[in-house]
Amino acid sequence: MSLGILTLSPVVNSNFFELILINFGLHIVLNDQEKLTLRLRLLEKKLKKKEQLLANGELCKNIYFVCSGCLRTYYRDKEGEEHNVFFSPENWWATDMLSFSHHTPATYNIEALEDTHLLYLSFTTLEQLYIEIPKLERFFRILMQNGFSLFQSRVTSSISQSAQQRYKRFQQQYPTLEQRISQKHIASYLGITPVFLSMIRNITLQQKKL
Amino acid sequence: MSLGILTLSPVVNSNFFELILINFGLHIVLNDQEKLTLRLRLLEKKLKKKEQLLANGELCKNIYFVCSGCLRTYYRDKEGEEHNVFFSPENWWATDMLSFSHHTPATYNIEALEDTHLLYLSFTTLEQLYIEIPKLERFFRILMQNGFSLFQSRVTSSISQSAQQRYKRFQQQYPTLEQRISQKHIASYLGITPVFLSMIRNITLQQKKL
DNA sequence: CGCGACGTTGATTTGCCTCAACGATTGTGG
DNA sequence: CCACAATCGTTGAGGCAAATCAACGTCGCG
Repeated sequence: MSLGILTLSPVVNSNFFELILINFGLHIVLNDQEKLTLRLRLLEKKLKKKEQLLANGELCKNIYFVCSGCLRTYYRDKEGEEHNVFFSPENWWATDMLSFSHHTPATYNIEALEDTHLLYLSFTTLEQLYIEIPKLERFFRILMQNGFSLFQSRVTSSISQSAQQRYKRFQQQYPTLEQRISQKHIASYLGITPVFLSMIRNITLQQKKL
Repeated sequence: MSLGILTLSPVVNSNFFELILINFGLHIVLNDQEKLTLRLRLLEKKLKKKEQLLANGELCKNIYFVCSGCLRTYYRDKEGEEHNVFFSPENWWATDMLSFSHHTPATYNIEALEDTHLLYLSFTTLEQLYIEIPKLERFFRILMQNGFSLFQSRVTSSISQSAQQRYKRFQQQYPTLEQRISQKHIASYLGITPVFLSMIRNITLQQKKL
């Protein structure tokens, strides 16, 4: 917008930039110079509900930080059925990690469940940033470590627990998400049908009445 | 053992050290000084078949690199059933990531499926090494990224595929592991009973005869 | 208002489990 | 080196968890 060379346009929305700084601040400390560098590299994107961010088969060139709203990352099988792999509400990151890091066609699709504001970095920008701000390696190492632990515990849950136990776990782990996301999508996330989730909910309700 | 300040004992077995250098070399380039630093910090451990490396409830203080042999990481549920979460053959890493990184009691157990040789680093040593050799942040970031992708695809598989499809996938992905590991443990990894795996194998055999 | 997507409920089917019995293999102590 | 026990993989009968199919009421949205 502004053409002055001393202004920092195009530059991301201040509130959203604050949000992502807080997120970085969870694992590393950035000085003002580094913050500025980041601010100049971050890109912004808005999605409306049901709008698609990534389609399988494409290259996933970016890694996205969700400032507001919510994304779902899902897999579409040969029969055309969709399976939600995870949800990314505010302050979470989303990408097709394999496509992003290995430059292979994406296996996943990403779509907005609500109107969503994103900040994002392209692969090449991020590689550049790793050089300019080595601390970012640390940040993403820890981010990946935590994601690793999260998916590992999902696997553990899926090989050792019943659907009812998995649902209970989901409720406890993401109480707010349960309110925002339709049962259909939660069922898909849990690996069961909406019909069966409805049954489970009915049963647990009756158990709590006693 | 040796008391000479110029000798490098205790120091790890050369062949094993070469192996782990190759592994680091997959993602980063180390100079001789850095290699030496690493060599002095790495510790060595041998396990006999069925020997336990980690019990749930303990703190997992180390991250292990498998030079030879094979480990299994498993979860024991309230009923006492064991569920294999993953296998670590040569050139793979193993730890209870959550316990290791957050200093919380381990949820997993780790045990040797074969006589196994390990190299390992403690948490504090690794944190020290991140400072001395910042490239290691990059290495472990990529390692975690790949682990993340691997577990994400396991979750995808478990919510979208039948046991038979998951078994086929396992065979294709780890053809050598299938030979080394008992069906009992593979079944546990797939989240099914040994009885049912046996059935699946029988069916697929008959299908291939046609 | 009227349509389509969603959640619920019931009847039936299917994938996978449990239990039990049996050979085959492994491992261990005499 | 053999004998025995223990573990493993296979097979069959029966049971349970979750899927499928279908019908119906409700809600959000054009």
